[in-house]
Order: sequence, then C-alpha cells, then structure tokens
Amino acid sequence: MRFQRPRGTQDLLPAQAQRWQRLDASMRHTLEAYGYGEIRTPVFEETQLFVRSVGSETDIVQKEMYTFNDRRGRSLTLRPEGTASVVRAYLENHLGREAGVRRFYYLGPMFRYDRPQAGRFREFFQVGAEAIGSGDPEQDIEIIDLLSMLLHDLGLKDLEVEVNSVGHPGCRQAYESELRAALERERGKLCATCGTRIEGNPLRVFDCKNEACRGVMSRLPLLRNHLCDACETHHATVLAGLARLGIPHKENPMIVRGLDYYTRTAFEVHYPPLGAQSALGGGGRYDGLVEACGGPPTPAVGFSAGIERVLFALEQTSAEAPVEPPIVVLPLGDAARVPALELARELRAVAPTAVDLSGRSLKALLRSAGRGGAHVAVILGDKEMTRAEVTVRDLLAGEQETSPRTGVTAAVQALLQRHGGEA
RNA sequence: GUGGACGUAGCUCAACCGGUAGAGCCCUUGGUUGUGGUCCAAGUGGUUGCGGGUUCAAGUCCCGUCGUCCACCCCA
Repeated sequence: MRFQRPRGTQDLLPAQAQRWQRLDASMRHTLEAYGYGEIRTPVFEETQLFVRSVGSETDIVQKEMYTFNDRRGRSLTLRPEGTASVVRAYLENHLGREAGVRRFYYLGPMFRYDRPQAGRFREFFQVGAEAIGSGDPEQDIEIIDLLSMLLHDLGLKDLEVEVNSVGHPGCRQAYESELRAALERERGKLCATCGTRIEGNPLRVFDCKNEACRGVMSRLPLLRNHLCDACETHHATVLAGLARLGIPHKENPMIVRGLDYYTRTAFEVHYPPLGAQSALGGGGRYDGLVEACGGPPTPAVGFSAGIERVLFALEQTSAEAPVEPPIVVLPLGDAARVPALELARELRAVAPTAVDLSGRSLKALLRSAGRGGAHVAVILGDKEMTRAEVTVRDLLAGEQETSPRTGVTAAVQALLQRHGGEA
C-alpha cells in the first residue's frame, strides 16, 4: 500500500456515506424548522480569530491547532470549531444591522491535532447552531431544545442533558479568587497538574479524575453557589423552561467547557454507551464574544455536536440499507456494451441502474448482480440484439421474460411494482 | 503530550518453546457453448505495516518508525 490517509482522518465509503446523507438531511430539516438558516464559512481563517475567541489559555489553542503560513507568510489555521467563524462572518457582513435575533446553522469539517482514539479524530464533522442577538434565558432554552430535538428526530434515545451556569465575568472573577484561596489551602493534597491549574484556570480542577483531587473537590466552593442575582435568575429560568418543555436534564455544577468564551449557561449532551468520548454535543451562552471580535456588545448562544459520534450512537440501532441500484444491465459481448449504456439511460427513469461492464461470463455477471442486491437484471446479448429484444430477469423470483426493446421500461417498472417496488 | 495493547491474503482470524505461513468468507474457472443466490471440484491471491538488529534460522525475540485501538488528557 503506497499511500495512506493522514492520521486521524477517515474515508467514508458509499454504505456509510449514505447513512451520513440521511442524517444530514434530517438535521437540516429540523434546523430549518426552527428558523435557522445555513451559513457557510471558510474552512480556514486567520489564526488570531481563534486565538482571541477560543482563548489563548485553552488546550485547543495551545496544542491542537493546524496552523500554517501561506506563501505570503500569513498565519492561517484550519478551523478547530465553528462559532468563531460565524461571529466573524456576522460582523464582516454587517448582519447585526437588522434588529432582532439572527439564527444560523453550519455543518462541516473541523480540525484538531489531538491524539486519535475511538470517537475522536483529527478531521471531524460538526453541526452547530448560533442565535446571535438575544440575551434572554428563553433563547438558551430554545438552543437546548433544538439540540435535543435534532437528536430525537434521528431516533436517538437515552440521552443525558447536563446543564450548568458559569456566571458572567463579574461573578466568575469574584468566585475564582475565592476558589484559588481554597485551593491554596489544600495545595499539598492536589496532583501536579492541578497544582499548576491554581494560577491559570482553577476551574479546571473540577475536571480532574485523580482520587486525592476528587476528595478535595467536595470541600471546594461551587461557582453554582456564587452566582450574582442576575445570573442566578437567568439560570433558574433556563431550568424551569427545560422542565416545562419536558426536556429531561440534570444540573451538573462540574461542567467547565473547553472554550473560554462561555458565560452563564453551559451544557452538554451525553450518550453514555459511547465510553470515554460520550459527549455528542454541547454549547452555551457567549455574551462577550461578539464584542471581543470587534463588534458591538451582543449576546449570543449556540451549540455544536459531533456528527461521527451521533452516527456511532445511531449504529447501535439502525439497520443497513442496500446501496447497489435495483436494476443492473448485463451486456454480453463487445457489440452490446455501448447499447447497454444507452439502455441504462432509459431505465434510470424507472429506478437507479448500473451497467456491469466487466465482460465476464453470464454466470459471473448474474452472481454479482444477485450478491449486490439488485432486483432486476436486464440482459442484452447477440440474441436479443438481432431480435430487438431484451431479457428481463426477476432476480428475486428467479423468473424471466423477453420484452421488446421498445417496451423495456414498462416491463421493468411493472416488475418492480409487483415487488412493492420503491422505484 | 503520557501510559498500555495490537498490526499475518480483499475481509475475519490461526500458526506451540524461534524451524521457513494456514483456514473460513470473498474472487476466478469448470460441472451448465448465455442464466445468480444451493451443491461439487479445481484455482488465483502474502516482501507477515515499514526499516534495522540478534540468530544457523524471525510472523514469533530486541530497537526504531508508521498506523489502529484502549486509558489518561481533552472534548465533538
């Protein structure tokens, strides 16, 4: 094998690509039903866009970006997530001039230089939605509702929605200094990584799986209990709204998302059978991001979900559908090859049709047609050619008939319909 | 980035303590001059991921490298 795909990337073969298409269609349908319109932005952006929006202290920026210089020495980066680009496009195209909330969705590849493992890739696909221009808690509810409906419409069950509030910069700052103080007191009991987290991002300590750190955790103050009145009210409204809409969820005060821009609401959706990479999606409110990107102060909320993981979760239950076309044309002999192509053109008006040009024996041709799941074989050989006929073989019933060349589409159509044809 | 497991035919996998690579499926052909999905028979297919080392001898042991998987980390 001479070449192989880059580490952490995948080839999508037809059977899987077809499932992908269905999922894609279902998600677009739901997204558009909620009033979100697709936005397509470049796959790469100026590096600084991600550094500023995602946050220079995050893992994404510090070690996971595909950054390169183009021929003029500009630093560009393959997008590691979608929100930054949407915000950039929102500002660049002056979409905020129109009053009210703008709703966008996107679907496409993202890139992170992570170490691959099950459910984690270097090129992966995300679907995401952003509602820009509303700071109301009801908008948070809509976004969470949208994500859970998106997954629900695909047939996914047993999802766990977890919600938290990380406060606004004001109450978070006050809380963080309190947290630092508490951590300093327990410093000796913490693991090495958590020791360094105290200065940089003390909230991350809550992510630690270390036994000792977990013990300390129970004695730490929770951000959840240090929200200012406004954030507290906002959070309570979100929770009440989810309950009212019948969206099962639980509060998880430990949720600390990997991007710095989140304010107030943060949430994740998990599918536990996935194992270590069980997060299907997540998101939250980012009231400061538009301003940080050079725009006017503009509140916003959004989510993103990983398509591979959704697909994987779906695989547990869904059955494989045949990919091969229901009609196959089998030319016998060189003289029949081009006429077979012509014949196939007509048959495509009835159902997807393939031509087997491998030139093997009829026995072999029929065998592969049957294996491939075709319903009808249309045989075109010397005998048929001279009589201006074709042989139409029903591969499911094992019967065949000859039909005038001119009546072939009608004959095939009748046959497919007899089988409860899908045409 | 850290730790561990693994990599043998197109696919799924075997091969003892190091002794010169095998099965099932698939594919091809024949049984049937142009009739499949069953059956019978025969056949094609391998630089054992790649590179080096130890050894009379390496799929097997050692080192490196690439890749996959698992866990950490992080998230989607």
